[in-house]
Amino acid sequence: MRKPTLHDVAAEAGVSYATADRVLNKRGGVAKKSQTRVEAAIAKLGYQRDITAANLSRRRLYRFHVLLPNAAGGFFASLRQLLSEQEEAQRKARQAITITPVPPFDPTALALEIDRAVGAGCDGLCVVAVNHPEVSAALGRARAQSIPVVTLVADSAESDRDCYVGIDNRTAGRTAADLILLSHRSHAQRGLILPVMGSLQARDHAERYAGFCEVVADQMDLLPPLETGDDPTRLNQLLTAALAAEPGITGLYNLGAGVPGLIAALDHRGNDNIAGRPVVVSHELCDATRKAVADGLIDAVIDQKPAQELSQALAALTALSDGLALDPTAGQITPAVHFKHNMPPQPAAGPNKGA
Amino acid sequence: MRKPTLHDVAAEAGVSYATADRVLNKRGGVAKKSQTRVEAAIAKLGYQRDITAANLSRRRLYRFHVLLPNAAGGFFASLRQLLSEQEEAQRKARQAITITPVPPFDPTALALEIDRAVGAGCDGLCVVAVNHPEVSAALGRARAQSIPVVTLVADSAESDRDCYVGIDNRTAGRTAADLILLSHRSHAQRGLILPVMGSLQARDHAERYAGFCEVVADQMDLLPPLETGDDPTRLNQLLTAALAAEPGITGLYNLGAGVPGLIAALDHRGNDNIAGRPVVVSHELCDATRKAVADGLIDAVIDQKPAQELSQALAALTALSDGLALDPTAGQITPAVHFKHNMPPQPAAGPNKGA
DNA sequence: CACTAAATGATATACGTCTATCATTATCAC
DNA sequence: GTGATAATGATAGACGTATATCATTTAGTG
Repeated sequence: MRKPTLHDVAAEAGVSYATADRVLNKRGGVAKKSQTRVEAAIAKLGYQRDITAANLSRRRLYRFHVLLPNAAGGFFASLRQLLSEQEEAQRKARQAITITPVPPFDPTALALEIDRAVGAGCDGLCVVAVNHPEVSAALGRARAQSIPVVTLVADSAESDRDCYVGIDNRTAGRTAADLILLSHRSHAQRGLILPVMGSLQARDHAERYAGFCEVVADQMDLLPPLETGDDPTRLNQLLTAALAAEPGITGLYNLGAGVPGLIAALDHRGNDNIAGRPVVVSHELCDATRKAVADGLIDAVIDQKPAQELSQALAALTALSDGLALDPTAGQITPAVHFKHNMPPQPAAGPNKGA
Repeated sequence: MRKPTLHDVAAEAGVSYATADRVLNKRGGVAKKSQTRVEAAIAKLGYQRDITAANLSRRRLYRFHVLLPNAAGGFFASLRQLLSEQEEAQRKARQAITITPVPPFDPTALALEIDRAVGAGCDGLCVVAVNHPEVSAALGRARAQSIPVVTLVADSAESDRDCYVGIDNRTAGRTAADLILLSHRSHAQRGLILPVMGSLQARDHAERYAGFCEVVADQMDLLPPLETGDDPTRLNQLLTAALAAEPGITGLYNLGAGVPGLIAALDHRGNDNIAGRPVVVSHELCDATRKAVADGLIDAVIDQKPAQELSQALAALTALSDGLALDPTAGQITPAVHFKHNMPPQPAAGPNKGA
């Protein structure tokens, strides 16, 4: 028995195709009685509209807007790069992606661009969230027009979006903690750990930090975190000072960006005995972290796999536009953990500097 | 300017739609000259067949056969479970999946089922490979009929299949090695490591083992591997004996199945000081490994994310059936690394015992 | 040139849905 | 019962492709 069509549904309900269609597409002007009969027929036959046929008929084009921080270089530059590489695949999937650069950490600018995208006509929004009432309000306006919203990398309040695609940052922080615990397994004395972060204001940093502390707190001594504003120079200065002030540091968790500054500070110390230097765990796989791992300056890198995030975000938007229910695992990304000897080959495409 | 259609191609080439269609679908009976003109038009316009329209017209149904080892319980049981859970999604994607249980490690049986699937009519094969000439031959027969072949979890020779979906086992072994190195970072004495495996015959085990040794070899002492045949009882016996014979063991890499036996052997020793017991790294996230990690008997688990593997395998088969070029990262799965504090929530579905 | 075979064109139908139009029927108030 | 309104049915054309049929043109052979 083949899949039931809308014609089958109409027949089963004892109404005409036109009426079945009116019900299915909520065009109104249908008597309660007919409505119920059609719905019953749909349920009975397990009818599911053939979306490809519908898309063909409608000449559907998914117009998605992706708003990405326009930071030069670093993680988001590579995201933009990846996104433009996927263009071909998108065309095939009837997707027209508009990439809009947005100043980072600027709620007003982000809200403005969201409104602009909505105004320009758009079937889905993908946004790196900044937690702020203005942004929430703008996302609310988009969703009020039933435009699906997906947050990428950094989440917003659950009520602001349909789906978050990215890693669970709290768990990522806990992973970092586990790695550091593992490295301290046979330590004689209690570990002394220094967290290095961009800003406690940034939600992803705050969550990583929280997850990290949860695990480490009662087993090791934690120094207050360095807040670097993700600026390599600042990071270098602060870290150099901290390492000098606290020669007993046994572990370092860099949960933000500015890796080059981290490396400068670590490198600067020279290579005394490796066993003596602190274990270093950092985030994001990029040229800087790859090299640092190869050189033995960083021990482990937690990567959120941006390419996978992007394709999942677009898939989620498509599903949402089609009115499908997302399965609960839709946006979950399990981060990868990389060490010196399991580095994946450098992707062919353009390099992605910094972090 | 909208996407060009085959009508546009025909017009551009100055031939009728019928001729353009004859070229596109290789129906033959076309003069060389027309052929070239159509091909030129396709290239010039960048024409790409709308697969959804084609599928609609053809009433296409992707009939995929998935041959899975029928081992009771363990990894493959959970794979079968996952696959049947995905049924709904498959129907939507016009996929009809036939799951065929196959005796594990039995080349003749596997080859037979491959031939049977091909005979029954099939648009794609997904196979957990067993390296053997009989299997290669059967896969060759399938591919000779241009049936796409995807190997899952365990690869075959590159020439036997179109795509391998799974983790890179050599790299997974290297990851395990890195984890053990990390845990030995501040060890005073040189580590003494015991690998535990199912069989050196199994290609995935052999590869993990090889990758592991590559990294560990010159930094630690390696005991000869325990070959357990993936039998928990045997594993328990062998491991108990080995631990008794070599009290100096500092690390353990379990790269095969039979986790319950591993746990029995470790548990049996009682909890002397944790810092003193060997670090344990194992594969596959399942009830047994979850519990062992929670109890502190296993330190790290490398998981190959079977759910993701399955959906990628089916996606690859679909793409291959459509005659699309696979992008090189199509089948690559980055394994997840789990510790005590970053365990993902237990999935809702039925439990998955053993490993 | 005639005759055959090969190549091409023209056209129709189908896939399952969407959208629109127009005619018909049922329903209600008065 | 009349007229207005709401609900329904019937139907046609479109989306881009696949497939088949049949008529027509072109090329090749002797």
